[in-house]
Amino acid sequence: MARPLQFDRQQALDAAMQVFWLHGFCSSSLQQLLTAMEINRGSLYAAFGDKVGLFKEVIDKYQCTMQAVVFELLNNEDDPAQGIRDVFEVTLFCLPEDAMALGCLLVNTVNELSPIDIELSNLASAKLALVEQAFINACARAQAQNQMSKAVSADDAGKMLMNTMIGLRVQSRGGASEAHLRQSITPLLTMLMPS
Amino acid sequence: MARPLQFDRQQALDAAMQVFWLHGFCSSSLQQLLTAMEINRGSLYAAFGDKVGLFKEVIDKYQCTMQAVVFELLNNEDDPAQGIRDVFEVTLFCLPEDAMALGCLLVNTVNELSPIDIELSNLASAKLALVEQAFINACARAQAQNQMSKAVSADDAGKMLMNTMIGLRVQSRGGASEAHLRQSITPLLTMLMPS
DNA sequence: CGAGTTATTGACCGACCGTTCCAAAACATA
DNA sequence: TATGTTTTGGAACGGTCGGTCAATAACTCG
Repeated sequence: MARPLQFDRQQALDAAMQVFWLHGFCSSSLQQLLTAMEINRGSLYAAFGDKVGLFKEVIDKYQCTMQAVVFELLNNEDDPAQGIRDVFEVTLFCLPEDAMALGCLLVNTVNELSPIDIELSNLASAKLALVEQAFINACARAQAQNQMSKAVSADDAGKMLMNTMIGLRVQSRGGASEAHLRQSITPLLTMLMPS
Repeated sequence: MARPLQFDRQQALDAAMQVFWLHGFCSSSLQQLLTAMEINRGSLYAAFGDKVGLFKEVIDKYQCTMQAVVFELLNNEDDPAQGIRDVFEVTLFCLPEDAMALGCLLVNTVNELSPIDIELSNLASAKLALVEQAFINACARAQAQNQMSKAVSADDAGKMLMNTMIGLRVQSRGGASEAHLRQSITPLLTMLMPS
């Protein structure tokens, strides 16, 4: 009944994600976003409301694509310990890819916006909390299967792994090499889950 | 021989540090900086060159004040293991203070500028590398005194602690509670250095 | 084909960005 | 007190920011 959208919404969101991922929210200008998305101002405001609206949708999309992989690995029922190792291994393995060297969009967002925009920051924090819970659940299963030392509670172990993962992503954004990052995490994994 | 400076340089740098710490480099506007420093544009450009020059001096000042505490604790010769524990303990203890809830200025800087300003990012990275080395040295001493398991090399242990500390600071900026953070790190410390 | 609806386009808005510049002010020295 | 030097204060610069708006284009349906 009217003129149809002339661009692919998901494709545009992907392009916007790259810009936000690289520069952060504040430092991503409308002009950069429009160029990357290959649309123009009016279309963006008609489709996403404003810059914040676009960002929120990007965050959601990030969860559905990037985070989904993590959840799948951490939900490994047969070998939960291996699931945990895999999450770190995949992160290291994918480092040479451009996207991975940009760190985690959610971590970056929390770090950038926590003191200035509570709403956006909380949006990202909430999604990160889900990952932490997935770590904790995986630890509980690993302990139940005697794959993980019970000297530490599953709750503590999961939080520790989450903290380690955050450090890993921040350091990777900072340009750390794969070898360097591997040193930062393997000892912890072997201590916790002697293979 | 001429008109003397009408403001205290160190005091002005402290004020600028608070602004950069809170908002990051890009999102700190000249106006915010000038207001906080209680000087005006001309004075800032005469004294510091430009925004980047001011930031560099702030980073140096940060190292001389904030990081100095960390180095001192990590250089504990008599009880290196306690020195390591103290660094984490102090970080947690100081969390209620406003400044500590802003994370680490160097970590924030690397995370913000790594993909867009190599020079400033490297400036911060270099200073963080010194902390990592201090961790490694402390681990070597702790192992020599049989305070730390030798199952992991001092190099690996130090890098792991550094990674954990980075995660800790990022999560603290994100608003995590002291209790939450404590859970994220104590198991690692006790596994590494059974007290 | 004509009417109705929505998307696209690009000019335009006021506000703010970092930076420059210069006259006025405040000091040390003669 | 007069001179030289440096800081201070604030107006002004071009550029970019996020956001708005009205005219035009492209489609569906009657």
